[in-house]
Amino acid sequence: MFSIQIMRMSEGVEWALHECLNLTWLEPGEAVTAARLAKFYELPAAYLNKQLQALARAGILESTPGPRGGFRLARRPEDITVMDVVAAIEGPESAFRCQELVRRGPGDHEGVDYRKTCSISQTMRRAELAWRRELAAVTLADLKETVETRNPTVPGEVRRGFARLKV
Amino acid sequence: MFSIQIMRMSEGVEWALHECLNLTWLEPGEAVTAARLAKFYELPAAYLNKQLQALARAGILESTPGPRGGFRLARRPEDITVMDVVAAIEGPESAFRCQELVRRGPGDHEGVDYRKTCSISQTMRRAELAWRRELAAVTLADLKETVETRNPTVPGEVRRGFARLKV
DNA sequence: GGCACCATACTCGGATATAAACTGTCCGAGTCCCTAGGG
DNA sequence: CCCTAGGGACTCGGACAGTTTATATCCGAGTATGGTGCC
Repeated sequence: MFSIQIMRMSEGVEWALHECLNLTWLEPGEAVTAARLAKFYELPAAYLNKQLQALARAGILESTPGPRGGFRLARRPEDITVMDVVAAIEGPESAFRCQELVRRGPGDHEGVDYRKTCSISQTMRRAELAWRRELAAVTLADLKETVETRNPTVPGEVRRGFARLKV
Repeated sequence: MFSIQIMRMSEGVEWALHECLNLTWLEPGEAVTAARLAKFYELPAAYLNKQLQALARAGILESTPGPRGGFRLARRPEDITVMDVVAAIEGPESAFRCQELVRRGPGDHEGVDYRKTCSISQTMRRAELAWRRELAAVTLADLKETVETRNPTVPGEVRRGFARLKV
């Protein structure tokens, strides 16, 4: 009743970030199937698979079909930013898309691109740029190091967790 | 096919911002009906009314029923930030809502609030804070002044536009 | 014993249903204005 | 001529459908593997 509508980010973003972070703790070349990744957090496997495919198309993950196949990081953790992952899932477009409302109002609008000149559009774009900059400043390697510092047992738990899971 | 899903802001936000900005150019105490505000940009009147009500609930607009009624700004333009308007339409919650995925993974999670401690959640929250800070730094008065400087004829056009419209 | 071939089981990949949210619309409650009647 | 009461019209406000988007699922195409038969 009070909040008419809420802008929200797909929950798939959180899934993707956690799974990518988990993949940083595997041995180089080792792959994990979508089924195991899903089981790790009790997520719906088929739907998580969809997100993983989006990450693969974006060049963040590599996929191998067949037995002993699965997903692994396509680049070093230092070269994958949080922004990369978010953009892969949420799409490259910005949250605010100027409809050029001003053009539909009175006055002369000959050859003016209000997506660039409209001061409201500029404000929204500047804010979104600040958001992107923050996310682009953090890499998977940063997250990895932070977690390892706070709780050194996590890497081992994750590796053993994947190995132990029965699919 | 390529972009699975896109985080997008409601178009109502753009409507609300433009209409609020237009209201800054009215004489103090003067009110404009939802029908006229809609006609100004050729928007669906009943749906715009919905957004205006949200702005009224948030204390940004004041509404007067009956003849000669309508909407007007409830505060001075200097005291209304772009963030206020966005929050009124999109809701006060953040776009990224931590589901505490980690809690569903292996390990001990006794009495830990991962919405605060999870490094991924922290990163997303920090980015969203930067976004909010940018939007909170711009007021309707700032937008008003920018537009008037670039195009001094706009205020008069808006006033005359509202007066001329036949509903 | 070594090698090549084949059947098999396992994996990803995209096409397909279901649920939720946004968008759009309608009609009723409340309020102000204008008019008409009376003092 | 002024005041007052009533009717009417106009406005917002919240409740009600239609359409797009996100969520969840299933089955088929492709590949490495392991076994088997042949040389």
